[in-house]
Amino acid sequence: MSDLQASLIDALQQAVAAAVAAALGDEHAGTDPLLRPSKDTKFGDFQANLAMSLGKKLGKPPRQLADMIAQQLQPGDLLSKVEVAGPGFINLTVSAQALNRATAVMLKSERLAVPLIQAAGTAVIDYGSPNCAKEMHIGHLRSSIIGDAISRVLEFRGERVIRQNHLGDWGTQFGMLLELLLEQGWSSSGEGSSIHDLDELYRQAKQKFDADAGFAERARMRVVKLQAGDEPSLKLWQSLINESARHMNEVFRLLGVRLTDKDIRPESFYNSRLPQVVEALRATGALVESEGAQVVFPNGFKDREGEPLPMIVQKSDGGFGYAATDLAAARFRVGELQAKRVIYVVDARQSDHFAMLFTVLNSVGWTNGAEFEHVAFGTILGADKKPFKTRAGGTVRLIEVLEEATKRAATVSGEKLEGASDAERAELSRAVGVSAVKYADLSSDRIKDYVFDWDRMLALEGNTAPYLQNAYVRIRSIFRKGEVSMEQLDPAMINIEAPEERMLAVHLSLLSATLDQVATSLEPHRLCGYLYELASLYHRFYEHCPVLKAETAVKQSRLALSALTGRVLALGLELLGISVIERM
RNA sequence: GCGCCCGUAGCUCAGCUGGAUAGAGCAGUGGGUUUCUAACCCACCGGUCGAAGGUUCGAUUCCUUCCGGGCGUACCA
Repeated sequence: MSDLQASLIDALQQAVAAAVAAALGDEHAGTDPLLRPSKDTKFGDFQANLAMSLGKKLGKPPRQLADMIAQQLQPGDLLSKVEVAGPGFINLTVSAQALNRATAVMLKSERLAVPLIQAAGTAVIDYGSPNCAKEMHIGHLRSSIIGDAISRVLEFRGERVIRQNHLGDWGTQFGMLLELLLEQGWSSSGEGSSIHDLDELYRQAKQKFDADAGFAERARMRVVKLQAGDEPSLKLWQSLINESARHMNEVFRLLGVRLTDKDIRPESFYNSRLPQVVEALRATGALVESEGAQVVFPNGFKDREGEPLPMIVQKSDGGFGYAATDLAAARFRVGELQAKRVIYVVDARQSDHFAMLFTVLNSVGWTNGAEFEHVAFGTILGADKKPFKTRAGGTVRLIEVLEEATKRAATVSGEKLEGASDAERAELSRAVGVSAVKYADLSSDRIKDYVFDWDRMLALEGNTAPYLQNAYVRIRSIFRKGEVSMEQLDPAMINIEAPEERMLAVHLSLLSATLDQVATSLEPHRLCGYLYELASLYHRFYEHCPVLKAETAVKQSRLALSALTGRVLALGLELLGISVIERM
């Protein structure tokens, strides 16, 4: 008999495996049953599609194999109906008692029956990672929230997650900025200048860098000085970093992104390791000199002329490029941090860079058995389908976006919140507005570009944050009205009868499998899709199945189902970094 | 030129790693509230899945070629 703690899907997997073993022999028991939720209720709740693939392997008609397996899956405790259809689909209808049981197990479980993965390893996730001395802008949104969602999901499943904010506090841009500031007579007493000022200074520096070759040269030399530990350069640099970090923390707090000071492992951290990395790389024989620079030629990369494309480790002026830093960071992560999985949440435009980096790491044997993954994402576009800019053509400040979101959310909500204080209303507007922005980003396939569109984000229908939040709010409202606590429900009372209850319960059982998918694909939008479907099924249930007005036994069952739905919604939103709210 | 990514309903997007009749929202049409939040639900309308081949019992999904768009392509990150 199957473990009572096992999820519904596990129980079905085991049942099919046992049936396969009985029908075809133990050697086939391990075959993936290819269990899928059915698209249409007329095909039952789930379907096992293994007969077709097995048919090919064994050289037998799939339909016949399906019949043989189905023979062993007679209706009983777990299944109420088993049918073979089409080329060899085995359609499974779960029995009422099994569905009740599975739902009760979830309700009883603190983790909603999501198992902790065995042999959990360490995952290092590199995300957020803004450049210092620049105000955070729309370009920093995606890495921050996608990385955060992935971190939360992996963490919940029991992986050890080490967040790394690979802060861009080192490099050419600092040469420009420091050189300009020092020329203007700044010193470390330039403290107190806001991030806004720095942004403006950065613009000036960049302009001068592009226009004035002498300045550009001095800026490059300034980088070399900084990297060599020149005192005045370092002091001024530190004051810039402090202001940047203060600003960054503020934005992350507003965004609900869980990156704090302890996660900062800036590029400068690796500075002292760079010479060693170059030496170690030289020792492997991979490092060669080309046009005055120290480079590696990874296999399979070509430049415009069809010549081998190098990864530049040390520039011809002696400075280190970001490839050197990335190599050092990779070694640190698999070495000292003991990562089994190293995940980079970075814009898709850097795909080539990461492909080269991973190729080099593999070819010189530096991966230490870890898996390296680039979680690439597309660009946020404006209405003109060009990268999102202000009307004046400037970068869109992240703070500005969050403020606008809050303002817009305030105008669509409000009148239902009797008795709410202004502070509560403000907080709610922020929760709804910011969530809408985040969810719009997380809910579409990350590799694609998308157009930033307020109306779509704050829409109350469709796959949006407010729609999901509303489903939760409706559930909370029932419990408030009914004066019942979501925690004090008897799982034994669950008795699923109505079709709307059934569909809801079946979908609830897919939570664990959904999180598996997110963890392997590193695609948060799959969780969004699951939650949207869940919210939609709950709304349907809500329309057709009165809860508080039902007679006692039915009421208890529906309360339990509502509570479970509420908890799954809350968990899902939490894992996405979306605010869960009680009223709206 | 080469490499990577994208192309699904008028619009915005899903499609569970190859499964049954390709699904949602918006827009359009028509319904639903003395009932737990109508920020909701129900119905209708809407598709040669960019094109053509191929592999397969089965292709939106995998392979090839082409078309269209985006990005990248040696000292910025």
